[in-house]
Amino acid sequence: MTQGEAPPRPARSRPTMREVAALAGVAIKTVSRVFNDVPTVDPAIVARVREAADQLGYRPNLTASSLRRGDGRTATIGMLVEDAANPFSATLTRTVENVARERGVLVLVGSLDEDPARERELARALVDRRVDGLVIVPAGRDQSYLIAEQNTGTRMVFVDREAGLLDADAVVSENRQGAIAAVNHLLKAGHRRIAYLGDRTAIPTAAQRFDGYRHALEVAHIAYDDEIVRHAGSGEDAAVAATEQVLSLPDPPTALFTSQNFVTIGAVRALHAMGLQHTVAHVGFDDFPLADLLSPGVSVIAQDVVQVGRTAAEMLFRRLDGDESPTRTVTVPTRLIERGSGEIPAKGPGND
Amino acid sequence: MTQGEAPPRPARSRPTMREVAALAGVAIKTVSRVFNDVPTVDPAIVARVREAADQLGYRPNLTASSLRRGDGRTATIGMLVEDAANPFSATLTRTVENVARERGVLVLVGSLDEDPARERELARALVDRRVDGLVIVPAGRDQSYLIAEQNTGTRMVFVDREAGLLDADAVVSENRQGAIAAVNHLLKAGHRRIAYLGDRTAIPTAAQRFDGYRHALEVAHIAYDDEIVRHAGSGEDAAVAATEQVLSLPDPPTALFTSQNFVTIGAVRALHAMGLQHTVAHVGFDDFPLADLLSPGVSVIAQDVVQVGRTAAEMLFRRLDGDESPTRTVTVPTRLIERGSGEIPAKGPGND
DNA sequence: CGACGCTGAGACAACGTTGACTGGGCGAGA
DNA sequence: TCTCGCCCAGTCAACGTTGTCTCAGCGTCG
Repeated sequence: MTQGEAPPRPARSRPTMREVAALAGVAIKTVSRVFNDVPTVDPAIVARVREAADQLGYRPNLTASSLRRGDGRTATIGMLVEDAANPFSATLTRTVENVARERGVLVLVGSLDEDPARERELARALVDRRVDGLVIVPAGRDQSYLIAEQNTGTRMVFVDREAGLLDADAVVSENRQGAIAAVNHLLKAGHRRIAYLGDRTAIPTAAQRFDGYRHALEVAHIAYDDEIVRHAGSGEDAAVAATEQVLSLPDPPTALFTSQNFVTIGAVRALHAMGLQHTVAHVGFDDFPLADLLSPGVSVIAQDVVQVGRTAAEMLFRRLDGDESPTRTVTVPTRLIERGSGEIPAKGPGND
Repeated sequence: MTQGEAPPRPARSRPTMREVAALAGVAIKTVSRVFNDVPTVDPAIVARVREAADQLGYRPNLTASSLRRGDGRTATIGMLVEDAANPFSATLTRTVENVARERGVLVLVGSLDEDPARERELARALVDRRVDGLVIVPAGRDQSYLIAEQNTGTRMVFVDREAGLLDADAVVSENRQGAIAAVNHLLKAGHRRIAYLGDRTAIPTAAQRFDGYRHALEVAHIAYDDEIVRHAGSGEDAAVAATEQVLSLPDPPTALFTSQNFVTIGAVRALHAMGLQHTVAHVGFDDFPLADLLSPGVSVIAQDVVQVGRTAAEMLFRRLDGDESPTRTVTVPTRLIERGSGEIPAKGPGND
């Protein structure tokens, strides 16, 4: 901890166009024109104004500008994700930021922690700041509270999950199909007893993935057994416990399908702790960093997060550019990545 | 891809206080008072105003409010990080968001990608939106361009690296000491030939960690050998290549110190690819998820990112609350986490 | 019973900017 | 040479809100 020097905080108030105008000897409006690159201003005056502005350290006030301006645009969008710190949300945020950046638009970020009340609260906070649009990974199942905002011109795109009770654009991953692909992959390796470990079914994506799991079993004529099905919630610890329980059953599964990032990691942890990582097959939904470096590598159904984020951002900006076509839900495909854990056969050579 | 229904976009403009006032039969100022919880308003009138507001779907316009208001606060702060998608930045963002949230403040996020030009550009974009304060992980070494903003009342705290040519608060990790601890740990396991793999020394934290490495060797009376020192840049691929080169030398190191997240992961990848992960000792700077699940687990010098972020946010808000004390740099301690890779002894039993 | 103070709501201007309009000066055409 | 029109800078008001001031009404106290 080092000490700094004097505290010279004049707290001088920020210069305005008025002061720049006075120093340059022109009208305020002329300064405005210069900063808006209006071409009909005499180059000599432009130079004089810019010099005055630099000298004063003038920076235009975008909030005042957007207030007066016809379109009322703030060049800011809002982004509500589950948790800014988790890799999925972080990648999504960065992707949206990239698209926004090309248009000089900044991104306000908020984390919802799967709390619908917080979703409403933060959405309102964003609306109160008059963001031009919203990108939302919804926590709740009812977004009707946004109808009024939609009607007054706030554009919005939902990501990962569709909006409930609201007609809005959405970009989602192929959850059901992805889950089916995961289970089929395990079936192909000879497994007949495949456990499902997932998030609470209150979360739409979890419900869809669970649905895919059941469907794939049904098609394969395998009876559903809720002994080996756990909806543990998204905590890693809960997933560890659920995995250990399921694997300790008298008739344990020979394969696991985990339907969410943290659940997958929890399951991997449990498998390693029990020394079963090379015995029990495992496919997870959602890729994660270093999955390939573990031993065995963890096979996953990977979502194309970048594609999801980019699509959502592009849809939003198309709306902001005046697109009035009917709302759409775009589904982004998932992809199976084989890394070893999902290819462990049902019975080891020489085993029962 | 499903089709939505009709496109009912009246694009009706948003209701204002004026309309609420008209509907409630009161003056605009009274509506203002109601929404600012001024206690001297008749409860009956409050009810009438709130009802009118709800009926119209009125939401206060914070940009107009902050324009007129005395303090000019926007209840928004700006956060500039290296890359919103990387775990360090993401955790930092989330932590700052948490502190801001308690005060009803929202966070604008921007990624700099280690580009000083982009830093200036984004900092200006934030200032133009009149954020109340800035939290910056600087990309460049010269922040003097912010002096004007500082003088006009924009508060700022630097994170991970101190500001250059600017007197400002900062929160940094114990980079040099951490590096020394890492090297000492390897020395204790008997290693005398310890490679350094790090980011470009243009990045201050990398320079400090490198400095710690050299210092620790010097104290141990080990000659510095730049054959086993690589400043690879932060790309994972570059780190893989550098690691492979160093380990392919005629006289290869018996231990690695990697001074940054991605470099560490690249080195792990290379060690695994060469089958040396149980032979060559390795300590990385900066923790990463799943480091404990690898085999061997990767020993690291962990930064307390949450502590760093929280401290920075709290310093910023203290400034915003009027703290005028001299600027400070707070150093947050790092911590060695032993997981196996750093404890591999210099010579395997029966070797050499 | 009158004056005074207090309570609570409204009128007005202003925050920093830009849209709409105005007006002066100059060149071109008659 | 005079007029018309154009070009460019300036004046004014307004965006949605709040700080300051005013004022009506009522209760209280002498």
